[in-house]
Amino acid sequence: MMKMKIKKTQTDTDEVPEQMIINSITAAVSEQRLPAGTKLVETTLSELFNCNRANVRRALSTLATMHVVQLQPNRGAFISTPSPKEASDVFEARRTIERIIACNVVKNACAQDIVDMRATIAAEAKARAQGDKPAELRLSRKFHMDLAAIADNQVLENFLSELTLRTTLIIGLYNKLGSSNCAEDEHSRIVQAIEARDEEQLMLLIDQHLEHLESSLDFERSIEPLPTLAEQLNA
Amino acid sequence: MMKMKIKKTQTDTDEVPEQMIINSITAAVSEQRLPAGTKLVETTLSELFNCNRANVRRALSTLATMHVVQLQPNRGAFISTPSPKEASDVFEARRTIERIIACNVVKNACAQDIVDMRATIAAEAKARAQGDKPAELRLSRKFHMDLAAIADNQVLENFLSELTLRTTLIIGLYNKLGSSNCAEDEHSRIVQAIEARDEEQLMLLIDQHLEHLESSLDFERSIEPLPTLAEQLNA
DNA sequence: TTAACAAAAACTGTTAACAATCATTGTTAA
DNA sequence: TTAACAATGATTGTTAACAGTTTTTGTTAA
Repeated sequence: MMKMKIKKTQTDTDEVPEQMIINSITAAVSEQRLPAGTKLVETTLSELFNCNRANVRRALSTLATMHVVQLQPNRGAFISTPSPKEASDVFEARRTIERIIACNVVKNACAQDIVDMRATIAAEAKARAQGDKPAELRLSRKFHMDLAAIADNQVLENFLSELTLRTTLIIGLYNKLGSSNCAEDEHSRIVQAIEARDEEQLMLLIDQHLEHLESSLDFERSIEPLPTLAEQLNA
Repeated sequence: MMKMKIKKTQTDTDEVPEQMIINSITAAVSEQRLPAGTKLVETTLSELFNCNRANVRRALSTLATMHVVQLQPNRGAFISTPSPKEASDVFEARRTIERIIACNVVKNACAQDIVDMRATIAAEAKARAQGDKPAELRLSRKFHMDLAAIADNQVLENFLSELTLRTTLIIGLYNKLGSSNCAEDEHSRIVQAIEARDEEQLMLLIDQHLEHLESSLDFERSIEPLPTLAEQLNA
């Protein structure tokens, strides 16, 4: 019997709603459109994605295991607010994982990969010049995730995906300058080292790059979970 | 009466059902009571844990993001059957993560930690002597996870938790001898190196230990997802 | 005015019924 | 006999209604 498609106008793709919710939220987090502490109301999401709450709850559960959201019993789901200790753990994990990824990239990267990387870096620079912060953040993350893809290890890729999201939350919370980001020349030099197959230099650059990010954090700035209404009206 | 492969954890009764399901299934996987490919029927689990299917579905969703189960649309949830490529990726990730964990253990481990490790190794040896495979597997995993706890990095600990579970599935699928395991003397020598704060030696032992596990795999043994009824009747 | 308390609203958590799909069994025709 | 098809049963996917909790709003009294 012929099936009638009468509902669920899925604009993006033919993906299941659960995955659409996850993708949307992770995308928003990666561009700092969803700051740490934001409450995610189930009915709001279910209306937004034309699905039922069961799907929303499963998506939130999944995001919780990815440490992108925190679930509070009877209170709801909130975008995670990483603690300083958690931030330190995340950076240590990133150092380790990006190092091994970079090693594999040196082995695997072909000429086209180098070209693509430079294109991403250029796009990132353009976004920065235009003051398009979300695009800059997205492209910066893309640079790191593209490396992971070239390294061709799905496990490490998944880990790094989670870690970069958590890093973005950390930077949003603790960065002195509000939301500074990877310096583009650091990305450029990383590509240079990859092209030259200079593994030793590459390890150094990776470490420097992450050290640069981490050292720009200021945990003393008391964790103001979210700007209160009063503060927003004052400004 | 048939023996149940999944049992409720009696100790944590005040936990939410979702977490109980996750804990029970991961425990069962870690002891190879639940082999790869096993179907997990929702109503069975909901009856087993006296909860509704919504909880079961969320638990299965979470386990899927941990790559312990695979969800097939309209077909259900199955214990994951890692491919050879996936196995290789898991081992590479484990090497990297256990190395950095071991580094931190050298820095952090106190005298009591060493005592505890030796106790775990002794218990593991006893289980092996008694032919208690599940206990042996559980204690072997505990050894590695205890190291992660001493390293005091929650992120790496979570990653390793997932990786050890996946490793157990891989070994159950591909190990030549069926379900051989970590050699206890390797664990002993790792503790020796930790006690001596010999980082260089420790890195070597970690690598050897995982190399030993990985090299015992045989991917040629065609993936027989589960023993079919026919095979079972022949035997 | 403020604090304490009560009522209402908003939201999360649970449940059961129903729909859709898949797997198995039974039946029919070449 | 075998393949195609139909019917049945089992399981997953969806939905809405309800219960329990938290948060907000409103009211009263010191």
